Amino acid sequence: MDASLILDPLNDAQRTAVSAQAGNLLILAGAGSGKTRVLVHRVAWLIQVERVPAWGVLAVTFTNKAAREMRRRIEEMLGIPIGGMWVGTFHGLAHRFLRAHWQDAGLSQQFQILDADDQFRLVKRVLKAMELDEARWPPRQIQGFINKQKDAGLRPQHLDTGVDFFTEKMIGIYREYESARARGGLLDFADLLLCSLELLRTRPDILQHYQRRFQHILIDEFQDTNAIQYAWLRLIAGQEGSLFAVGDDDQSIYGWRGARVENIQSFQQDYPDTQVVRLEQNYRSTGNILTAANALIANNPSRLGKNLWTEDSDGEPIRRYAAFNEVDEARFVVERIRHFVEHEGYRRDECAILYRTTAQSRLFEESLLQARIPYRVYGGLRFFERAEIRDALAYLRLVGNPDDDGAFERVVNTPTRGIGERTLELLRGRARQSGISLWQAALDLIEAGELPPRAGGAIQRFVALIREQGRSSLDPDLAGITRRLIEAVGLAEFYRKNKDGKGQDRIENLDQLVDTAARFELELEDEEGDPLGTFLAHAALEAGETQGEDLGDGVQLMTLHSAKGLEFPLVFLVGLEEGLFPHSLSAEDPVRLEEERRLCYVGMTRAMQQLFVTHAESRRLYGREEYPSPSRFLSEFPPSLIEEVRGGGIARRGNPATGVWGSGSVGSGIEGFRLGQRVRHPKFGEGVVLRSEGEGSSARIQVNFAGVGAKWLVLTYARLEPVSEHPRT
DNA sequence: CAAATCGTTTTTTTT
DNA sequence: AAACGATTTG
Repeated sequence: MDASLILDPLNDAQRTAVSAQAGNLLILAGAGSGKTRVLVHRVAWLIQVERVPAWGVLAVTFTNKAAREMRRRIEEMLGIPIGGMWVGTFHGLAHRFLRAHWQDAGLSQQFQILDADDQFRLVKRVLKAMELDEARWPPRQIQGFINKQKDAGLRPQHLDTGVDFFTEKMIGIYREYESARARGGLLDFADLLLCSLELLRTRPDILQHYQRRFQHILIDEFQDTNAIQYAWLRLIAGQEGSLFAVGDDDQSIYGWRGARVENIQSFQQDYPDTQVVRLEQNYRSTGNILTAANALIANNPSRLGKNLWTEDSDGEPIRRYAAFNEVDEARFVVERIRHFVEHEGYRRDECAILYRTTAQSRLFEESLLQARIPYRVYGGLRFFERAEIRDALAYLRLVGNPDDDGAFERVVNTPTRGIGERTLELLRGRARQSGISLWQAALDLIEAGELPPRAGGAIQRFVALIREQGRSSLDPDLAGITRRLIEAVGLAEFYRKNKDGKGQDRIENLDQLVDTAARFELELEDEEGDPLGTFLAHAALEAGETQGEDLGDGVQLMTLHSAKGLEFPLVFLVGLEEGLFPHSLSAEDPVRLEEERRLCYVGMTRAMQQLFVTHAESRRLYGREEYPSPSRFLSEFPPSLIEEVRGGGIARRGNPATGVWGSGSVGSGIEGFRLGQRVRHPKFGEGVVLRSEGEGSSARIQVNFAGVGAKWLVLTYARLEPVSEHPRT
């Protein structure tokens, strides 16, 4: 076929990678160096030039978004549907694999997936059953422990119990969790991968089939793979298959959930014949942005080393704004965005606000709302994670599999139908002692007449209700089932009456669930298997977009993590403060600190034309007023590339202490100090004016001094001098 | 048994 | 500050 069409748009390094002969390749691809493009072109090359059949290609990504994007671009390039090619996320593909081999893997045919929240609840139930105190055995921590083991490929029986009492107990809980999970016919996220791996390990025949089939395996974001994922890849590749791994150690930001950057080094050791290609030319950002990002990341000792460069001009300096508090920060950002949109011809969706933690989005949303600028928030609560949706899904799960205890507990009494804690305790007791599900326990107890009449009646009605729905669940009309279920079970009624102001929203979401089911049905048409189960798996694996795309042109708000892989002409990187970014939970540990720095690097390299970085001198955090110092990352940028911005419209700043919009200068007749202004005190050194109160001789101002913290000073006594601006270290 | 209140805890990122 | 859980009240 036409090789030139595939190779011409590429630079030398990209071309080398795309047209390499079969064999193992490691592409170290810097931010904005055309990583996805290389992957897509490689696939096209394999198919059109090397004549590899589509079903011989396996392409794995990490997120659903990336998978969709890759599939779309491959299809666009090839001009035909993707056919038998496997393109998807690790979890998605593993799920597909297990559905096909459920028998071999010893799973129930309608096994369901436990998402993070389900898993958390299950851990809690296990703890309760074991009569352990949650204060002493925090469920979050247990969940973390379990996932860590699983991500490393370790089942309870692989663990050494003899270490200490604590570990022994943890392993005990892990064991209980596993049996409860298996009893319910459930797999958690890690199980999807682990079970696939175990199946491939124990069944050479199956392994061989896949090894023969997938001669070419491409991996995106290789630095994010964990131990099992890497093992899985190696296994499928076997001796014959070619691995094409694309990654960037500087963008490894998922260490906390088991990702192992070391896999990049391991790869080179495990496959000594590996050809390494570096993509260092950046097509995204200006010179200044790249220089700053390079300088920042150079502070990480453990990296493979790489320097991005561009043919682009230096561009604008990086602009840094020191807000005096978080409200001012939001105001500044929104003001700038408005300016760019109104006067410089930017579209709103070309502007992105990136932050470290989800909670930070709220202030920006409020500011945008006030300014009547449309926006779109990514992350946060996703569609399938909403309470009402989870309720409805739990019903669906229960209908498909009454032994699903998690679903049972969630909905037996939602909406309330007179089944309270006491009754549930009876059920749990029976379930525990007979080793059966809550559903079975309910049936037993009814049969034995061992329930108090009132509770017994309620349980009986509940059982009948679920059975009733179960009867209709065989037909493939997903949307119909869902709609009927929501009505029959009383959820619709429940939320309609529910008067917390969100009832209407919830009803709308439930309606939307029906729509989603209908659309899913259409996509499903050609596939076999039970539609309900597939739908539920879909809900767990793809929690769905946070907001519909229908909002069109809006400012984009997201966490740094979800910004990976995206780019924006205008980027506002906000909240660059010690404690927030780097986050206080990571600041102590050098390894995690490096990851925070990479996160910052990721954020910076999202910017194409202009980058703004902001921090606040004071911030309300966890209900307290904090006075964080500027992030150490700020001082790692080359000072010559930074331009300090004095907030436009200082005169209109609100005084957060009084809520009054004032002139912003303090004390009448006294040399005015602006909020946010830098001042020097003979004893405390340099600081920043945070707020003021009072007038004349009683006027006080609060100043945040580096090292000393925030102090209230009486203006007439404190010998404060204004300091001319210069960037702090 | 359900609803309301009170006190407590928890604050990162997500397939 | 908000969300959660335990406790008390109806």
